[in-house]
Amino acid sequence: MIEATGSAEQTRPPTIVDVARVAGVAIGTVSRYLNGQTVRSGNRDQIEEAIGQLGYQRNAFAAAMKTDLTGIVGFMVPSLSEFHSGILEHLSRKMRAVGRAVLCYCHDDDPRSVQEGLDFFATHRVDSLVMDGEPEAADRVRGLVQHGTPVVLYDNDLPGLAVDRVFVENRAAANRAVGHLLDIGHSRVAVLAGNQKNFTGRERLKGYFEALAEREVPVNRDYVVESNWKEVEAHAAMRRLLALEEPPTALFCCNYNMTVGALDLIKEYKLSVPHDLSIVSFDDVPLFRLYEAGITAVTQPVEQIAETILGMLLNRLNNRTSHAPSATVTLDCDIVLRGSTRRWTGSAGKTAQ
Amino acid sequence: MIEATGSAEQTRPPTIVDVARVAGVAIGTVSRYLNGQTVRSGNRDQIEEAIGQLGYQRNAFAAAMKTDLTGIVGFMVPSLSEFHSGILEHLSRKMRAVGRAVLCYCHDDDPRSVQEGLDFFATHRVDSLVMDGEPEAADRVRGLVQHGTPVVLYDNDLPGLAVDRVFVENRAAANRAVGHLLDIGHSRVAVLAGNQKNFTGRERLKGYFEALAEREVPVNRDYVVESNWKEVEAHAAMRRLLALEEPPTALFCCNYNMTVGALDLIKEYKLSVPHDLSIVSFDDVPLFRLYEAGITAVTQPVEQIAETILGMLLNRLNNRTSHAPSATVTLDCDIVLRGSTRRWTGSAGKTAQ
DNA sequence: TTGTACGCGTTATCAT
DNA sequence: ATGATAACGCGTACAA
Repeated sequence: MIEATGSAEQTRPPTIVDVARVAGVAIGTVSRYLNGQTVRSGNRDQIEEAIGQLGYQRNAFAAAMKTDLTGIVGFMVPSLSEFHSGILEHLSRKMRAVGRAVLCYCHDDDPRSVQEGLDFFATHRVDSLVMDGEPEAADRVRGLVQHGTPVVLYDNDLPGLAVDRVFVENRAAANRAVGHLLDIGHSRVAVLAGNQKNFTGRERLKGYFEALAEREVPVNRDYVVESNWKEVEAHAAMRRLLALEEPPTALFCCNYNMTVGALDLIKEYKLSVPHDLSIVSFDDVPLFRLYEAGITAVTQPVEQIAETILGMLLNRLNNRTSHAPSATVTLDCDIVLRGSTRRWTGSAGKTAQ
Repeated sequence: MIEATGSAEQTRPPTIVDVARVAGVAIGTVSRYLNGQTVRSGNRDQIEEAIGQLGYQRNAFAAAMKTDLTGIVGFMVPSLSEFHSGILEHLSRKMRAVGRAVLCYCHDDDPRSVQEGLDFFATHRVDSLVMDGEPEAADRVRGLVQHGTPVVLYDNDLPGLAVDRVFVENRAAANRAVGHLLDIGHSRVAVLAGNQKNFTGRERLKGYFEALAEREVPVNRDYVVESNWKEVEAHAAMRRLLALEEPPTALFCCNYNMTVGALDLIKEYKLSVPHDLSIVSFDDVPLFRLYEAGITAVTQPVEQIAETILGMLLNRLNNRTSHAPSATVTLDCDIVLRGSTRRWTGSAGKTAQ
């Protein structure tokens, strides 16, 4: 597996000084040319000739030392889940169009990694930051904000910071999802809730309680289980739910992973959706359309979230002086009705063994 | 939605000079302290005190100007598909552990974006590059290599470059997948092939032909359709396949998206998997385990790919002088047998209407 | 071990 | 519009 490299000795990249020398003009003139200012046409040609000949590429760091503008957007999330990777893809795409790129950091819910990530962003002078709100991040984010770095929080909140925010109507969407189950006759509706330390985890669960309260359906605490967003924990939780004396007839899963965990156990128990159990998922994926009769799901407006984030960032970046108050945008979610929910008539099918 | 900012005027971050002044020592001493060299213990305390008091954070760019080491890894892929986002997540995680971060660029198969992305990497002096091989990238990547930037290609090849590579045994895995279908009695096996401009697209299709040839099954050109990796094109292609006079009894889909497209039409036509059609997917996702009787799938060793990439990069980064010849690692894929494939006995069920 | 001074590649500020 | 030159923040010789 050997290849002849044949390459010339690796050479230090040419600098603006080299360009100026070859073009026979002053450094400042080259700099002005590079930054799109007017240059005498004769000089322009000389400079372009020199750049092409040398293969010159500007050193963005050296420029950043003066301008404090790196064109790099920090992006920090716990993991690249379906949802976050969708956001990242859209964000990356849109940033590309405005000459920026996204520096991606996954902290895996490890507090030390959160700190290290933000330190990395700070030392590398990202000129803006997009992140999923994380309590441990508060201090360091505050530091960035004070140095004038625009920050946008999305998905989870991180209260007490003067930054922009983009959320979805978690509570309203959850309310509608659970409300749908109640409205088609279910009274025994369980919820696989996300981690309650998270804003979204709490909001979605609030939506569940709201829907019950609005219809005066009593809360059964056995039906409320926190599964920490994870597939395996949801799987275990489902087993406990189905072992109840009165197992639920409907289920609301607060994210994609937990839906998968639930479906896994449902398959293991050979239960039928929606005959034995109706199910609604928060978060949608293409395969939910195809899974048996389809999984009813709440869809988050991923692209719109990314677009909103971009708008907020560019707004701050282009008006660095205007200390406009921070804004919060909250977007609606759709709920797509598919075959995983059916009217409950009381004529139960089989339940857990 | 107004918040009192109450923050002090945004201030330029403190520099090493400030630290030196407050600590009452020379700049050089602070620099040496920062880089872990020995400093008189008294001075060390003063410096640490000053750093804490000022909230000093090193400017990595200024340092990079001297060292040419930014700690940023360029990462370029066409899109953040299931596969690529998995790679990115693992890579990001592993890079975190060695104090680096990943700058993510999606080019959307747009040649100009490929160029711009590589230019961005070059101007920002990423000190290594990981990318899905892309023909349009050849020249610019060559430029990076000549300046001594370690590059690792994965997924698709980009021939003629002296760089490291990590691939999977696309051909062998496809061969086994199709071979399995043939071995359980199918002779009418169709393939939804990826774009043939791509290395993986060609290799996986070669595996298909190989499996046929090894068993002396004649090729039916009608059964070979290129669907450009996309769900919608796969959906349309499936419609044509099922309209054939002799529709296939088994199907090999060369990636996840095309499998979804195929399943979509299968659902639309109310066909049964595997009764009417056996199906194997290249690429696996959790829901494939749960879809009806399960989808038989080829799984790529995502974490192992990321680990190999990391190893290659660190190896180059830590031995910048040793001009070791470039290496290619090719990893095996597993094939997970699930319920979407069944022995073909000739007793056909219904086919397309 | 410490302090000084220079250089890294670029932008910005002057005169011109 | 251009050219010369002073920063920018840090690393690193070199002299002390």
